[in-house]
Amino acid sequence: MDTEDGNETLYIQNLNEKIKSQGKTHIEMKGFLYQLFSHYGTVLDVINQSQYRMRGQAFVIFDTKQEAENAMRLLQGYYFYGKSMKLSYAQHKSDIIAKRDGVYIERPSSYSTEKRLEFFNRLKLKNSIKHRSDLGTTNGTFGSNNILFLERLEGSVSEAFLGNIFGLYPGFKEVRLVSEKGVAFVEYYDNEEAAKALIGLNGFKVSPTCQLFITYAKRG
DNA sequence: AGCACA
Repeated sequence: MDTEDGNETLYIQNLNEKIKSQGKTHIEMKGFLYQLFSHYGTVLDVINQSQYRMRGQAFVIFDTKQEAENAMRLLQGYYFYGKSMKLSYAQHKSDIIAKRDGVYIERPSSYSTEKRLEFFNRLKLKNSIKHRSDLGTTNGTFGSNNILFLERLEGSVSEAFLGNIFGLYPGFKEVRLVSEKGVAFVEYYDNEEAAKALIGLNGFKVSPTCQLFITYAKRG
């Protein structure tokens, strides 16, 4: 979803998993791939893991999409250590590229399903912010309160999770969840920032069955 | 078949 027109990174399948040699094959393979692909551009890294799920596959990260495109065209089906390589673009940007482009989002180290969901939602959110920013969003005229009121929250929505989402909007101060009631208060440092978060996040799906319903908190 | 990055 984050790459419509190619990718700096190529995803390689059908690599020979057992090259006859002394060392660990995936480490050797990394070097072989590096050498081969370097003929077609600057290779920033080769990722080639040994776990079962990743066997026979690798990622070759080029500096530019053009280089990757070129390499893919010229090496598609290339016979390499007895097997023909299958090349395609990686589905996602590689971390090094994302960092270079200032678009990297910290990846959780332990991959519990909750963390995964959180990470995924952050990505979706990033996209929606990008799209909405074209619409001109707010101009301060409707910053009626610096505290937002969320209701109809599911029990599975945690305070930390809300913090992650609303924290992506500048000016975020804190979130207070009243989980028994399924409501929360999200506070920003000023009205305008709160308004932007409201506009950007109202209706945002936090789970398949729950979307954010946001209004301004009543003034106390 | 299988899309990772510490």
